Amino acid sequence: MVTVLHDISQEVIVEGPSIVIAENELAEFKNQKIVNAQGTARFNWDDFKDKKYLGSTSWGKHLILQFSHLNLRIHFLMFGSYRIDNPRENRIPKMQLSFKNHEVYFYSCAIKEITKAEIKDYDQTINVMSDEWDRLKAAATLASKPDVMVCDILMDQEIFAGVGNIIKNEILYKLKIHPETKLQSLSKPQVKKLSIEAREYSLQFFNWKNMNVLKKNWKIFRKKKCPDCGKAVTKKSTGKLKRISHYCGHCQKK
DNA sequence: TCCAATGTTTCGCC
DNA sequence: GGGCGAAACATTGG
Repeated sequence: MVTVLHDISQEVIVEGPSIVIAENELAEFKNQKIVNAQGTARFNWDDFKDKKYLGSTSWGKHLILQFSHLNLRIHFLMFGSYRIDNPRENRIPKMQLSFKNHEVYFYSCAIKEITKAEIKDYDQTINVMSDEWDRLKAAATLASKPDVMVCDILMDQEIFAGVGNIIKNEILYKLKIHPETKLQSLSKPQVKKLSIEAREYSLQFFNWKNMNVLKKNWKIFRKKKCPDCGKAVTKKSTGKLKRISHYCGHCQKK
């Protein structure tokens, strides 16, 4: 009997927690043989035939697939998605992996071959989804960047790998910090909270997504009104990165 | 119909 | 070389 797996890709997929979910879903196929591989990404798909899928790891927004003959790094960028046994209509996948009883499809993502050394070089202490996450190291890095705005620092993948724009906005709202606040203006407890929430909120995001209740738990991202004071939410391009911040100008102070 | 946006890389210019 | 902006990629909802 063919098992129909929970198709998690219906919702937001690109931030770190979703990558871990993808990693978990793909664990199902660990050590299985690739019956066939194809796609629009430029690889020699014939080489995949009869090779083994050895398993996955992840780092931030990177999903790493290991095969017996090579390793692939998948980045879903803004609009990437994947499906298991349920292909999107009228879409040609960047990569399709056929196992004995299942098909896995990857859409609109960047796929790159990486070496074993590169996999080993991923620094998991800066990955908010990793058990090796080092919040003290993050806090120390924050202390060394007084002129950087919090909206930019949270998106920095060299400090908070896996945090994306949704998580950024939700954390800043939760901590009642204005996105354009410079780090030097934050109190020590605020810096500490920021480094704690980067992981804690990401884990919460992971759990909500796993339970299919993610979007309804967003409090500020794409919201019209502040849940606390009822005032209109501000939507503004912020920081050097010029990414949109959603925030309450009344509740979140610089 | 148009446009912004969950992200990153690459290229050209100063 | 650094910093910056634009472009490219590609999908979807408002």
